[in-house]
Amino acid sequence: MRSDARRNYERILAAASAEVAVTGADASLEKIARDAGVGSATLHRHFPTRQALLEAVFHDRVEVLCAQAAELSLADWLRAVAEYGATTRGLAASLLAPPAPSGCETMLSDAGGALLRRAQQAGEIRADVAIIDLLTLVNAVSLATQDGPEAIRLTTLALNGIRP
Amino acid sequence: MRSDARRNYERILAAASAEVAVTGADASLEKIARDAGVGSATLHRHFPTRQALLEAVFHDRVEVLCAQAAELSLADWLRAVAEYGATTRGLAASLLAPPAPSGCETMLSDAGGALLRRAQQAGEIRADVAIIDLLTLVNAVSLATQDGPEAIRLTTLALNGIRP
DNA sequence: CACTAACCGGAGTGGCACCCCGTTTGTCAA
DNA sequence: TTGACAAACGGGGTGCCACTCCGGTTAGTG
Repeated sequence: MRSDARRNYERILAAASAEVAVTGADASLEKIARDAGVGSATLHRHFPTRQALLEAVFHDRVEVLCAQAAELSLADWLRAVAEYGATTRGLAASLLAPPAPSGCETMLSDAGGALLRRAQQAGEIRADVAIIDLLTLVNAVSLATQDGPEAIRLTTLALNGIRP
Repeated sequence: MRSDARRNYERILAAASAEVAVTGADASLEKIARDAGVGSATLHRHFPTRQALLEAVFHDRVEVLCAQAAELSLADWLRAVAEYGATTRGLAASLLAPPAPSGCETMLSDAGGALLRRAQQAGEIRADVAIIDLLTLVNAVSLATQDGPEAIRLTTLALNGIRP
């Protein structure tokens, strides 16, 4: 990778982070390119799809989230995912959109999968749920409660059920 | 309302129903107008916002759903809502987007609210949930599982909780 | 039948995603 | 240091979109 290419890549990523934080997952790619000081063609060359750009934007933070799986209970970790998803514009939407074969979704599945397996072996969690079910549920809640303080409450509700 | 205005209104609604069923909540309004044989200005005059058009498209079906609240248990009714939301392109997205003051959301709240109150008085449901929580949850699941067969399973999971 | 308010729709504006291709630039070997 | 070439760039083009303006048309009324 040539030095100017790497420089532009970083600039685009920085501009995208800022813009996505304000506008969400459907931010204008043109504006991101403009803010980054590159032509729109350059943006499209580095990130062939909008999804690819979003994955890059969220990658680091998702990694942190995955690392926390080692220190939290399953329920607490899911709540952490919900909170981050709800407060980070565009993340939930980008996670739900496509089953990207090797992206943030996979990282979360791996981290949460281990956590879930342990909890199931300890008999704390029913055996008929998969990690993908829980992540889908949590992301759905994050998406629905975007910017609201309800994400954690609703996640907890979904994990506990509606019976007394 | 003049007769030609009413006629165009109906045509637009029909075209919109067809298009939204295929494309989803972000269908092209231009194409809808074209299919309906009217100018785009006419569409915008009758439906000032995209949301207004979607509300009109889904209104009848949501009414049916509300009527079913009289014959079903709360859980079954929520599953019906989930199923309809997941199989009807664009509905879940349009219900979650804005807290429209007097639209489909309100109809569902009213119908479900009565159902919930009864269930809570019977002690079947915890007292600290509101109907809006449950609808948000169900719509979130519908949105996340768009076109998938998982909507009902995940809804049931969320209602029952994750413990054995 | 004439008149007017309601209604219509084509054309215009500004924005967007995405791509083509002539031009520039980094790199490396001579 | 210099030359050559692949790699990367970006302006400009295309086609689509939402939304609005305004001159022309039509339905209904007396």
